[in-house]
Amino acid sequence: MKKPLIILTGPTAVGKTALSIKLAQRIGGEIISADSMQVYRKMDIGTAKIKACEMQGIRHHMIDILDADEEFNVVVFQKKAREHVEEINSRGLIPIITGGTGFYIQALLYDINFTNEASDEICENPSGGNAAGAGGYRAELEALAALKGSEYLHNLLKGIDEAAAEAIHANNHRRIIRALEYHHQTGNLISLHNETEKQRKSPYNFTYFVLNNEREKIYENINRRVDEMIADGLIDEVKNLRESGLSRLMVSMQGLGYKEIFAYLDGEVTLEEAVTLLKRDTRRFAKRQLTWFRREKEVIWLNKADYHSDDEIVEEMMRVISGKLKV
RNA sequence: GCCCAGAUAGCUCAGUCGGUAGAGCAACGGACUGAAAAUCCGUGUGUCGCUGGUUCGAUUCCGGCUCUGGGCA
Repeated sequence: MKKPLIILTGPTAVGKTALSIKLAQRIGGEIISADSMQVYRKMDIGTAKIKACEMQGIRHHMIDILDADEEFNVVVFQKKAREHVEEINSRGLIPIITGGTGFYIQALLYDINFTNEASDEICENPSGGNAAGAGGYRAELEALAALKGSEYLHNLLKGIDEAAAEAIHANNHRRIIRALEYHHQTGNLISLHNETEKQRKSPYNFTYFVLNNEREKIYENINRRVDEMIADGLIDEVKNLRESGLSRLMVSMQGLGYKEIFAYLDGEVTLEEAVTLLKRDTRRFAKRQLTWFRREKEVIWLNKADYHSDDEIVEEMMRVISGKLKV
C-alpha cells in the first residue's frame, strides 16, 4: 500500500504558504519545504520565509538547516526529504510538500535515481569557494569552457553521447558539463539515464496541487512583495551576509534578491535599478515555474480566481484527497 | 477662441518618395533528471486615433473631427 503524500506548489508569490497552513491544520499534517533557498539560515526576508509565529503550531521541515556558505542541491534535498516523509508517515501524519522548486519535488515524488559509484568526489569538496562547488573534474571542464568556449565542450560531448549533445544546446555549458561529468563518474550515458528515469512511477499515493492565479495578479503580488522586502530590511540582510564574508558566487547568493542587492552593494547598479531588476527577474522566475508545472503529469490545478477564499480551496483539496485515499 | 506640434506594439519611439510596418525595454512560449530562485533556447504580440476624399491601392497625400502637449490671447 503506497503511503500518502500531498504536494502544494505554484509560482512564487501566489499564496502557497498561507494555504499550506490551513491544509495542514485541516488534514493533520506536517510541512516539508521544497525550496532551494529557504534551507539557508539568515536568509529570511529575501526568501519570503515563513515566520515562526505564522506556523500556528504546524511543524516545518527543511527550513533553516544550513549556513549560507554550505552546498545544497537536489540530491541532498531528496535524501533528507525522503527521511522526513517516512518519519512523518510513521507517526500517522500526512506529509505536505510545499515550495516552488519543481525539480526538487519531482526528484522526491518519482524517487529519481541520482546515486553513482563516484559520488564522493562531489560531496568531499565543502570548501569550494566558487559557484561550481564541485569536484576537480567539474572545475577542469569549467576552465576548459572558459578557455575554448562551450562549443568545444559540446563537440566533446558529441563524441561521447550523441543523443545528449543533440538534446542540449551548445550554449548551455552548465548542462553540457554535467553530461560530461556524469559520463566521467559513472561510465554511462546521461541520455540513457534520463530516458529510464523518465519512466519511473511514483512510490507514493500522491496528490499534486498547483496553485495558480491570473498572471497579472501574480505579477502585482511580486512587485508589491519586493517593495515590502526592501521596507523590511532586505538590504541590511544582504549587507550582513556580505560582511560575514560570503561571495556572490556562492549558490545561496545567486538567489533572487541576493544577487541583485549584492550588485547594488558592490556599486554596480543603483538601488532603483536593483529593485527593478529584482522585480523583473522574479516575474520571469514565476513564468519558468509555470512552464515546469505545465509539463508535469497528473497535477491538479487550482486557480485562485475560481474561489472566493482560501478556505474554499482547502475544501476542494479535501474532496480530491479523500477520493484518493479511500481507494 | 486662435496658432503650432504630436497621435504607429504593453511603454519610449523609428519608418513607409503611396504597395497593410520595425528597434529597445517590457511581455509571451519552451527545455530542464547532482548549481534549478540556476542555466539555456525560441517568438513581434499592431484596426498605424476616428471619419470622409483622391487613388487600382492610403498608416503614408488632402479635408473634417477627437484627444494630448506647448504657445498666443
